[in-house]
Amino acid sequence: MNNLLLNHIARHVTLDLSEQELLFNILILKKLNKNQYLLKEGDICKYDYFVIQGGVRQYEVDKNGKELIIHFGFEDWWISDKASLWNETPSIYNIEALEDTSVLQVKKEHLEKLFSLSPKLEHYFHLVLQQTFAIWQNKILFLQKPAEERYRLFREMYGHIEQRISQQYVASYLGITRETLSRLRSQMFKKR
Amino acid sequence: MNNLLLNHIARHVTLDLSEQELLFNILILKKLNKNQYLLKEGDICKYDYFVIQGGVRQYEVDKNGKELIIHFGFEDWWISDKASLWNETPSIYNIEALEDTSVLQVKKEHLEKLFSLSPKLEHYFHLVLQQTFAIWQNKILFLQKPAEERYRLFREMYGHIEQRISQQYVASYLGITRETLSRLRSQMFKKR
DNA sequence: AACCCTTTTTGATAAATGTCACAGTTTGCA
DNA sequence: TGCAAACTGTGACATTTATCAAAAAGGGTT
Repeated sequence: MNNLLLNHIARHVTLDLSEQELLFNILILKKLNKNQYLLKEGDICKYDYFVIQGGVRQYEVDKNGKELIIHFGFEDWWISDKASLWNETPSIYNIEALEDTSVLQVKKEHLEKLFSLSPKLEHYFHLVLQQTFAIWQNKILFLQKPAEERYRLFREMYGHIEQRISQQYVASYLGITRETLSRLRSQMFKKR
Repeated sequence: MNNLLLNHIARHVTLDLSEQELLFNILILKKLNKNQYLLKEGDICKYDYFVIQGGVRQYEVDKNGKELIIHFGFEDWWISDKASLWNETPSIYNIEALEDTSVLQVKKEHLEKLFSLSPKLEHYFHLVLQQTFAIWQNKILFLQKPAEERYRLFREMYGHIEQRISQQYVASYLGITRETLSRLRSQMFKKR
């Protein structure tokens, strides 16, 4: 069950047994039902989460009450509100399970202690953040492109999980309305 | 001249003298004239840069030849294409000086060696990346808002340097045309 | 001051996307 | 199996923003 995380780590650094132990001592398995929350707007994010099964969406509710999804987290992803986690400020995000989901959770303070005990593990988290950063950087470019291209790019990146996400959530992630996505799709699939 | 960097570091970690020396041995001061490039599209980004004077813009050229600015870097900022730097892939970005600019440059390999020698310095870079990440995360939300609100938010964040950036670049950063920004401004300043 | 070059503003029009209302479709569950 | 609730599709229309063209305003240099 934790093999997913061990493999993920092994792709970046080689831990010795004592380090593995250090890490696994602070991990807690958490199970969520569909529509349960990992984080609610206004709370301070206290944990980093690694998704081992299922999926979540991370979204903001804007002042008109509209939900803007900024990120999905599926198997093999670390997810949290980094800004809230590291600065201990109230989060503007909600993180909600899209399906029944299992995550490994690790508390911020434990993570900090971990980093001071094992530079290699800090290195791992640093590498993961670099990767995550690159993905988010892409999303910025992506949002400046026309709707159809965004949807194409989305399918390139997330095609393998598209059917696990309802269309309205895909639309929200793309930054368009569900109507626009619906029209886009019927056009695209008519063409060929 | 390097005090800016020392202060920046001191806000995050406390280095001992040997670590300071390690770091300063691998820093190179680089001066750029206005319109010179730190990075060109297609090249692999080999350095991380810390701006000590002046400012740069980081932009993509899309397939229609339009420039999309995704980030500015002014004094006290680390800038580079992280994706290209860490994955050694060709960059899609250009980084160009907006004015005469001085940066401290550090080579990727030196940085990696540095991290293995000094966990504290890796910790510093990790913290900086966390901060940078939070800012970019904000930009994603920001791009989903209407043009006027984007401009307001921009002024909140970058008000102190707005007059150092030409309006067309501000518009490009906001993801709108210069005409739209111009109209936006005349409206906003008429109102009050 | 006169010139050139770049940037900004303005107007007319077009294109993309949003909004609202409602119909059709799917899904889960009693 | 059938019903209610949630999701998706479609049409008419509104709004936002882009595009193109040209005029006005700035800035730097001689």
